[in-house]
Amino acid sequence: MNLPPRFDAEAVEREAWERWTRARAFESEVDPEGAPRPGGDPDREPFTVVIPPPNVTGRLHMGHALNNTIQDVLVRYRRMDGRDALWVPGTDHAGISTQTVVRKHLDARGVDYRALGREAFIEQVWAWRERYGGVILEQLRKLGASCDFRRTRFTLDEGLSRAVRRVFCALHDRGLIYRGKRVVNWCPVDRTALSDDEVETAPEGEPGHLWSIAYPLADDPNERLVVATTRPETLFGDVAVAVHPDDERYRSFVGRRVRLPLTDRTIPVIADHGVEREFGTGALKITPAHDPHDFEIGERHGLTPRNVMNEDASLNREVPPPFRGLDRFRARDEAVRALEAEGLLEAVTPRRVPLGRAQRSGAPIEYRLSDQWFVRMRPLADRALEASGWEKSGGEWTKASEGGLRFHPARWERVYARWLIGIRDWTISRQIWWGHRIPAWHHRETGEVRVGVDTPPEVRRDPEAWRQDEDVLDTWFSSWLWPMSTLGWPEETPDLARYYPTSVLSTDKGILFFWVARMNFAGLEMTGRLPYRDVYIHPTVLDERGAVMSKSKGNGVDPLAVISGASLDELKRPVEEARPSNAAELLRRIERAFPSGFEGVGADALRFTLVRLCSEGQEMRLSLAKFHEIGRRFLTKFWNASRFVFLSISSVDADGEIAGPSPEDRWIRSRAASCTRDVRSALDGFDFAGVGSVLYRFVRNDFCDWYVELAKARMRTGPAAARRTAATLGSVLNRVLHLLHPVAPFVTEMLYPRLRAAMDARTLWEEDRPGAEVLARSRFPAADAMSEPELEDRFAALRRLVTAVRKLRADAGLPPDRKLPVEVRESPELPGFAALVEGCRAPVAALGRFSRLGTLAEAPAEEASAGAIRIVDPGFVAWTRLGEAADLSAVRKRVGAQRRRIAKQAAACRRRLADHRFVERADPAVVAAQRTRLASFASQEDRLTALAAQLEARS
RNA sequence: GCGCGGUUAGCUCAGCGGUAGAGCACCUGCCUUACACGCAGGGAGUCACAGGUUCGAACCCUGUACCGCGCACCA
Repeated sequence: MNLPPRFDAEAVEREAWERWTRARAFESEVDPEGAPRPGGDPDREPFTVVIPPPNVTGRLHMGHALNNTIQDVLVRYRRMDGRDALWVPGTDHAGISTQTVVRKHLDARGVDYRALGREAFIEQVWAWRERYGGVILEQLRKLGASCDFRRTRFTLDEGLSRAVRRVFCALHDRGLIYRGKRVVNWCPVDRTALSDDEVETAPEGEPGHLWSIAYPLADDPNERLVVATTRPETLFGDVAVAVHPDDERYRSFVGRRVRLPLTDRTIPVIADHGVEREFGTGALKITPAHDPHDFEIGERHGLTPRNVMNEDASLNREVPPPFRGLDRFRARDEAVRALEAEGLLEAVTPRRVPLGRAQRSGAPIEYRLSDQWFVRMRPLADRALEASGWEKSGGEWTKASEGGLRFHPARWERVYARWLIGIRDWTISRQIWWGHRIPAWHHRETGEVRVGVDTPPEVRRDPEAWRQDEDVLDTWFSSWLWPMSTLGWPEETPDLARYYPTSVLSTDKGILFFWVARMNFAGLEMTGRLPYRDVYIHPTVLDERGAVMSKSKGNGVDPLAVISGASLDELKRPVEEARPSNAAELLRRIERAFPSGFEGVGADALRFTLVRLCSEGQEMRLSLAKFHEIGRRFLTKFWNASRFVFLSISSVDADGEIAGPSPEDRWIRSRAASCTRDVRSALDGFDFAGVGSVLYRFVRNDFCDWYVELAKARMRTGPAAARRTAATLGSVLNRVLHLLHPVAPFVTEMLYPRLRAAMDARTLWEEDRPGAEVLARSRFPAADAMSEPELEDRFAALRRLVTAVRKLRADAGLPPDRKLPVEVRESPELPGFAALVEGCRAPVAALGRFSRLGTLAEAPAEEASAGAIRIVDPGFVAWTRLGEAADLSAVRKRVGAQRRRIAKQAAACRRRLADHRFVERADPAVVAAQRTRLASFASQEDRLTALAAQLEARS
């Protein structure tokens, strides 16, 4: 039953999945139909997580890897901790981006999707989904995601589509969805409206100009009103010029008309408070169809908007012939040229202008007046704020009570609340084809509108008279139902009854508003409950230089390459495809760092690395190298330690006597108990980096460096002691397998049955033999009371003793294998230390290479005589003899440094204790602690002084 | 403009009122029968800056600088 010397991640992963699949390990206790699974326990409290559904055409990137690792850690932990864990997987139809992908694919084949027509195009998209739609879910499996794959959902599934229609109608009936002609953000590339959240504006603006254009007065061409604009091409849509009512400069113009340049129209000059006197010339051209602010002013003055653009932002037939059909930027140039020719261009000022761009296409947004559907957000947001314990008084929202939603880290709540407080209506209609078609029908004659989950009766009676709305809904209009709809809502399914509301939502801060806030709205509005209790916001993954990873920069680290490895060419591919400006440099770096490619580290190492780096900051810097440094190193170490445990177990007698626990057995068990407690509290507190570091320290610094090393010697001290040692090794490894499993599920699952069998074969189990067939469903260790802090303190001192002797040997220039005699006497501060030393004398002597290890009640008589060197420590004094060959100069130097350090600390203590203000005001416990420290420093000082003198004397 | 993070060892970060820490990198010595993807040891920091609160500040408060993120935005 010995393990191969090398850890083969791929084989381990394959085996673990076989075991999980056979055991149906990730199926919830209760089936979707409501019946308990075989051997299932419906009394377990549910723990539900819904996956943030990735884009159906997407592939796994590092952000997914991180987020899904975190969810898996949580789900596996709770599943092992006695909860009925259900993790629901699925994908999102991602309207615009999926449509774009397929459209480009058709373009490449020379097919115009519009010519294809709506139905044929949608068929193409479905076909695409059939081919590529499962990729990301398969990739999640590679990660180890313990989803209940039976419940995999897609936002366009029939049930989920029905949920969308149901919500649309419900909100419409409640007056929370309305249709209206509004100025919306328009993407001329995708030819659709977008919500405010889908528009990005560079904080510093983008390079542009401010043009000052003269509008001659209609009644007196010699008088001119000069307006300022950054978008001259929109002047064709002008319906007025507005000035501030109190602006003395323009008072005489109000009520008159100006001639609109380049056209034969005249437009009125109006007065409106919405004009900023200081900006530009103080006269504002009003283009209601192409600017939201102008639209408001136009409404106030009863002006009729003029739409002058086509869907692709070229100028339409409303403009004079020379400009018709021109793209907006061409039109801008042409308009400026024409204005200049007419002598109407007063000034051009280069200027950074705020420019919105469509998040997906990157194209500059155009404002466009159009009929759209909106969700009235204010009532929904108010309700969500109240559900979080916020209260409104005097127009101000303040946090008043706990509320039903907890953010981790907590600071995100305020960001969330701020957005809710300033919320605006949500544009939900999209002029694309791929998505949920709006369940509204318009009467061809009367313009009446009917909505319905199913086709309304009137429409069925007279289908010719009605047409269904052409638009589809924003993708988020289905995603916001995800926690409900995946569980069957609006049907009263057993799943919905049992698993909703869900427990935790883990996601990226980037979709806090898009998704999290809206899910809360939908949950509260439709079920009266928040869809989850905890929201965890994970850090954003950055590259090693702190830039956000993105396809277009080619700086992403591919999780699958991390798991399975990649050749040099494969590593270079993303950069070559993205062709960023620093491509050459990036390629050089890759070549330098991984000349022969990257060796895969396996999913466990990937996960461990991500967990280890997942701290409360909002960023996580990553590079390929980190996965070697952190994950692979640790997992290799763990693998080898496991090998040692298996070797040890198989080397002992199958039965026979077993010795009682030695001090180091009790110590490592105590440490294991402390580690268990710490891992649990870190997991409970969403402190993933903490989970990683607690496990790392225990496995490496306690188990490998000390217990295993001591065990080596102890294995040779007779069959009964060997059996005891093997039993402890196996038992502690078993504990580690459990604690580590949520983070590194594959290797732990693979080792689990082997350890059980090995221990069984040698009859070494005690009360902790695990019964479950798979580790994934075994019991997570309890934070039991086995920890012995005083023993841990004494053991820490023992470690310092061994280290001190090693240092001394190195300082003195003695060979590492030179054995030294050591005598030790405990200090009053650390009672029981001598007993501990005696209790594990042989293995400690072997570990530290001591020729003997004695304990003394008093200082040795010969201490004053030549040859003995003291080791000074707060917990003990020890002596050794270095022999003739020793070079004492380095020893002297170190003793000098130690003296200075102790003296400094002692002085600080004395200063503090001499200050009556400290003694009077500080916590008495702190004062007492200072006194104790001072006593310890003082005695160490004395001993070090004596030692220094003694070393001097010997030179 | 408003808000939120960050600034601690060469690098990546932890620590968040009472002895400045880890990993990597670096230096020295070791192929010691789990592991050289290793072991043992070592050096390395005015905790961004300036004030304040406190007996005591890396930690709390105020301000400044720089980096990052978000929201809003005057045509």
